[in-house]
Amino acid sequence: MSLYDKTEHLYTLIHKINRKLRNPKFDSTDQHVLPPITKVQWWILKTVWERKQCTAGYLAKMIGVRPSTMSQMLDRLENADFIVRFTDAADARVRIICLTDKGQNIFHHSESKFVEKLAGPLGYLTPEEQQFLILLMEKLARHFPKQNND
Amino acid sequence: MSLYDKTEHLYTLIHKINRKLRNPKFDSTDQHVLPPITKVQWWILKTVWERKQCTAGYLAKMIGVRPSTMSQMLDRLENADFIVRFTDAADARVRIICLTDKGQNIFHHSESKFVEKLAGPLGYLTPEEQQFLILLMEKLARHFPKQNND
DNA sequence: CTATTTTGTTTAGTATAACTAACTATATTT
DNA sequence: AAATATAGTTAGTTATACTAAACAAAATAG
Repeated sequence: MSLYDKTEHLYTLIHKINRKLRNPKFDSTDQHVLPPITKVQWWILKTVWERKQCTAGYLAKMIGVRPSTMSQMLDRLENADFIVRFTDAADARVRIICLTDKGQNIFHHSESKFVEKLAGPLGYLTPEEQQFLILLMEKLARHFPKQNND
Repeated sequence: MSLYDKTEHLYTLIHKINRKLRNPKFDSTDQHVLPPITKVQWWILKTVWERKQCTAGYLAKMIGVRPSTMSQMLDRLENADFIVRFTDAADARVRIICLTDKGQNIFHHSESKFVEKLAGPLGYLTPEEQQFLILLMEKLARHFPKQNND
């Protein structure tokens, strides 16, 4: 199998696995009582949660979208009462994003919901295989041209 | 590191790598002359190409979307002259999808464009690591609850 | 053999995610 | 003080998803 074929095969595998991990919002087999958030929304909440607070621009860089996209994503999250925005005292251009109580709540509840989808299949690998898979994926991720400083 | 933490970490890695492989259409660093198609569109063309022809319903199952979603995706691809739809002679409800010459062309040209994004980073792994990564990803993919028969 | 149900696809309406381009407001530099 | 750069927002567009409702054709049931 040529390198190109290998690459294509792996590309296919990543694509397929990722689709299996997709938004529960768009997943009819998943009927939950919790207000549904999408994977990217969860990602934003996670990013804010990890730093307690951060700017809109930082979020855009971390998530890998344009500031305009982030602005509208934040509109939706603010509308849903998951985050609050306020102006930085030091620089009035900058908007500081924080989680509300509701936002923290939904984040923690959704987290398991998202990660669980992967937990089952991963359980079929031996601990050694799991460890090695993570190692290889880390190595792979490291070598992508980085646009966001992570 | 607990199993949950491992799972979450892997989830993060898959998420990030997948975002790096995203639609060139939404990627400002990628300026191409070729008419841009999205990853999912490429996936649809690929699926049709592999069987020469198939039904709309089959495509929906393979891609993992509702028939209504597929119908609209096919509208766009048909509008762009990448596919043609015609009615099955044996069962007038069924729509057969085929690639046009233009569709085959764009598929082949886009394929490398998509796969290339992965080729670079994958090149940093040794051939053994590449092989093992594919093996582990295959094993992982196998154990997802299958909704589409692939 | 008509009447009902199931199947395959489409249409309509909605929401999210992503983009570019143009704009506003504040900071920084010249 | 004027010009430029930075941080975010707004407006407009496209693609991807969904549900619900419709439609036509095929399959089944009484």
